[in-house]
Amino acid sequence: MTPSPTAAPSGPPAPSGPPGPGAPDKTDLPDSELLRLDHQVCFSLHAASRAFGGVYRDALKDLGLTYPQYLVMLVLWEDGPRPVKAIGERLRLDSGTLSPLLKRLEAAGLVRRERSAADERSVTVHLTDDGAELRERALAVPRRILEATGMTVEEVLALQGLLGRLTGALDRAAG
Amino acid sequence: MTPSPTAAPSGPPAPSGPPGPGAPDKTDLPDSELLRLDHQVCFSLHAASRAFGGVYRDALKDLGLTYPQYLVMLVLWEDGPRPVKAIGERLRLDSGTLSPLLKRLEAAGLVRRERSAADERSVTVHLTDDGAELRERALAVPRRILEATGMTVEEVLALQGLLGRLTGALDRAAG
DNA sequence: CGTCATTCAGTTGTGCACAACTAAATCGTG
DNA sequence: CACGATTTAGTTGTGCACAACTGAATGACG
Repeated sequence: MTPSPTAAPSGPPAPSGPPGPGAPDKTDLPDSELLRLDHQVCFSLHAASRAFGGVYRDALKDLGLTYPQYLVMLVLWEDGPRPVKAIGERLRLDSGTLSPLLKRLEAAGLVRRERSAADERSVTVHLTDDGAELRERALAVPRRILEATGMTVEEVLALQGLLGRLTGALDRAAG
Repeated sequence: MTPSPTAAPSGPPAPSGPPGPGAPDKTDLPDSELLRLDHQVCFSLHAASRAFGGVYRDALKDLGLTYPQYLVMLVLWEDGPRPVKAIGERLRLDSGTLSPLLKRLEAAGLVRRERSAADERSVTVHLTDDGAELRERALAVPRRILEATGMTVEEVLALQGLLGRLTGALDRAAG
């Protein structure tokens, strides 16, 4: 497939140590090495995310859902009717993404949107009967995903923890 | 910002052991538990990918590059002139994504596209002088990213390995 | 040589991500 | 009560991901 999937040359970068002092952390790699590493890492994450997307796409095709639509349905199945704002906070999505997505879910007959009487700015998203029933069919999806990862539940949980820490750090760094 | 950034409840899912025998692997969790777990995991990956995207967006703003454009430039900086097909294989991107992206890089004066004389179907992507010079400024990016992750180089390498295994398994499962 | 399958880049259409903005409703404070 | 700031959904515009398709060039085979 790929000409050099994990082309991590075992040869260490620059034999001549740069003027860095005796720092225990290896953050004093030469910039060019870091650039190469960056290539590997951001490619890895990008590729993993897209590979996951592909597997979900297959698994969700029967349900007629996309991956982000599935995320929204998971929130509604677990939490019940929620305002758009709450769904956005849960999934880190803003109205620019959610508004058209919810419109498509509504057009598919899975959800209903209602202006709140108490606060006319807010729109509460409800499941329709069809939307609620879809959960039964969705129950088969996670096992397919788990099998596709080739990981155990424990490994998945460990990965999830790692990703959680990472996301927290990145969010903190990016404001 | 977010109300539940790393909502990873330390309590394992089902304290009450389901009727599973002494299986070491926990793939016999009830479906509803797997659905909840799936919520956590796919959300985690999605969120991590987008958080990374945000940090790269900041770091690359100065260079006038998006994250996928940066990936393409990394390939060209490392490998030199490459046909579109080779770039796509390296990054797992098809022509539907690459063609407009490369057009934008060309409009920005960073690359040049030339029909191959030997095979008129193929288009070889070259760096312009500006594109080659941009590498100097890009050298500062990876360190910013590494700092944002709050991880050591070793941890990043471990994560990369984990993601690589995962992507391999997912690609195998999805064909 | 002629035909057909394959390869390669590009185009079209749908959907998501995100920035920047709009518009309406609500709230706080004077 | 009046007025300005904030909150909430929605819209617009740019860019990426991917499926499905087009069209030209190439290669294989009879």
